[in-house]
Amino acid sequence: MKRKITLKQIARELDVSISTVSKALRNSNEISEDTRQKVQAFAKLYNYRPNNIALSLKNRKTKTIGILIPEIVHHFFSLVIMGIEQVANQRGYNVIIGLSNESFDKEVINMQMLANGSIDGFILSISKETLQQQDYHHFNETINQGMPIVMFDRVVNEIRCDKVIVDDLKGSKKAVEKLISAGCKHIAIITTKDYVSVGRLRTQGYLEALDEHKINPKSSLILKVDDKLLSEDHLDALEDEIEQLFTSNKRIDGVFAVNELYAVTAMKVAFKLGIKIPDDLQIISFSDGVLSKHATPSLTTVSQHGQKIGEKAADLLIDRLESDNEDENDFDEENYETVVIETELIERESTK
Amino acid sequence: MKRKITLKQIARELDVSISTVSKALRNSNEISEDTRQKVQAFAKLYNYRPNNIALSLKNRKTKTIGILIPEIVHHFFSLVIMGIEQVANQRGYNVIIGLSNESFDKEVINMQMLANGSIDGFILSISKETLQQQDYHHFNETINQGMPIVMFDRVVNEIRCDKVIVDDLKGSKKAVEKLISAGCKHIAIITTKDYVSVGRLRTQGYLEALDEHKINPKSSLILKVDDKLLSEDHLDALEDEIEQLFTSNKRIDGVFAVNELYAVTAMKVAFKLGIKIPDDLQIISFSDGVLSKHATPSLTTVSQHGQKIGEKAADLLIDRLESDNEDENDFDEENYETVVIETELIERESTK
DNA sequence: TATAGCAGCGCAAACGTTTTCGTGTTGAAA
DNA sequence: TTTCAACACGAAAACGTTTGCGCTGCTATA
Repeated sequence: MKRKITLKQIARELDVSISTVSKALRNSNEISEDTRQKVQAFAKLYNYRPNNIALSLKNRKTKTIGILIPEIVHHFFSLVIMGIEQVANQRGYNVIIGLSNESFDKEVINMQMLANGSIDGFILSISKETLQQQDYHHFNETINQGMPIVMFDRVVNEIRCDKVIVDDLKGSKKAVEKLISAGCKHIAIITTKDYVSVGRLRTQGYLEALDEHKINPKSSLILKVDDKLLSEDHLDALEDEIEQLFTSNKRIDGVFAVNELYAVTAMKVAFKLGIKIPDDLQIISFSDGVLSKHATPSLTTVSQHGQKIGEKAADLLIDRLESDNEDENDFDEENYETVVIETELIERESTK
Repeated sequence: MKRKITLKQIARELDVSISTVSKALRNSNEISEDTRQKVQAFAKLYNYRPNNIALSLKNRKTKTIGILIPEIVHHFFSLVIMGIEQVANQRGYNVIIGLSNESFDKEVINMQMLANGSIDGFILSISKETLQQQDYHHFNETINQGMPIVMFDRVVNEIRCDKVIVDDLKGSKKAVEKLISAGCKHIAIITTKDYVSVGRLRTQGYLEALDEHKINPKSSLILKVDDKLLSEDHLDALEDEIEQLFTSNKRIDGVFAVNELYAVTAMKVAFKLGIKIPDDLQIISFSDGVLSKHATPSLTTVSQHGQKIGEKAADLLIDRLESDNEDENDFDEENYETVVIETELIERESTK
């Protein structure tokens, strides 16, 4: 139960000053070869490691990145974390995680907890509640205190920070175009209500793709599911809505779902109704996750490259952190970047 | 771009000493009502918050928990994190995350990085490589430095720390018994090679269940898949092995898979072979994840209650952290706990 | 021999807190 | 008028580092 050893203790044991020990360990040439070796040997013996907290206090930087996301039990977000962690670790940073659970209050509390010295900067994705309330004061306050933020996926333009996003519109377009080129004539979309920004953008991509191929959108083919049905407890209601969509539009031969859950549920309903995939009906989903890959038949999806998003976000943040150090003078430029990570269509068995 | 305000700045502005400001903010009655209000008003105006790092240094505790897990893109582990985070937050702690990627070296490095003052204690699950090498010195060193550890799921008994585990054996038994009572006579198991401890335990549960029902285990019904096939890239090989199992043992009417991936792959193969689930073949999987719930048909599973595991682990760790403070004298007792979280059989469509 | 130069080391400040222990002022009691 | 407590506040140490600068001896040069 011996505490970690400190410079002070080494100094006392070796009967030198604290500064001598510190310099000896850092190989300063102010210190004689003799003392240096003695100190280093002793330090190694007792497995000395500098205390991170003390270093953080002295350097006014923690070498720690705060991640703030709506939920963690989610394939996409965990991929992003993995990407962040990888880059961060490699560049000498740790990551500390806060979950908002899609709640505005928890998001604010979490930011305040972390912004008081615990971290050097944030990487975050905005909670749904915050998006609905459109109250972004906590982001602005944090930025005004000199703490950089990088937002990903769910972003708002008015915040002055770097952003990493997915081209929802283009990705959706790609998906729908794939359905069209695979011969689908009556393509339905299963999407969310419009206040969810990614849902809106993906719907827009669907519409644009149809438009560019001179296909008239039919409102009966657009199913806007209430967001609440995403919570796993309302699967039955979701199934019912989709079943109704299918039975009242018998000619549907293609479905674009804005997320995996909608897609596999649609497959389930199709299976129940005896609709063959991909022969009678082709399906593409946004978000490439574990469900798509292992569904039967496996799902063609639009991959968002979550890990790449995380890596890019971490690089952006750390770049800014480390450049801020060198010269504080580029703050008038305020050249914030918005990086778009290209989506990729991954073709599997649910399309022809 | 104004820095965060400090006690010193408030003191200077208000022309009082730093200690006065500190006391005023903490409502010390050493300070006159007058000054107190003045200071508090000023602090509120400038949105003063004490610097966490300085507090950590002073108090020699960070109010931060380190989580060290093999991977994060994994339903079970993210559930555990969620549980930890919830309890931690509620009890005033933050969580910092390290990923070992199943690598011994990364595990060691990560521990060293975090153990140097950044955190008060660890919650971890051991990487596969570490389990294979059976080299646990880094855990022991950390514990010897006075930093408590709580292990979950993948644990080793010889380490002196609290543990939270799942009763793999009993859970597996429950699953196989369910198959037996549902009328299965020829039950196969798809499991891992024995060096993976949970695989071994689950296999053992399978054997015990058979034994207790006077069923002779047949080695041809025990498929021990090489662990490498779990990586998503070797799905084909996995499918082949399972297909061979099915075709060379036509009488199989029940399958117990030790993880979701094996289970859904088995379902996929069954579907291909025209085997009806659950009529011709019933399947139960260990680990209740997102795949099981949304597969068609949905899978009956043994749930490990990952979130509960996380919650319990966090409570154990924080309890120890906060009791260590009060009296340092219970270290001779060394009463480490091993909590078993009961599994639960979740019945869905893959069984009768 | 006097002095400059240099090697080798220690002092002290700083990062931002909290807290113990003074210290000076006031008012009232003796 | 003296004494003493209560009150209000400040000084300083401590947590563990790093680092600029000053100080001490010694050696080498003039």
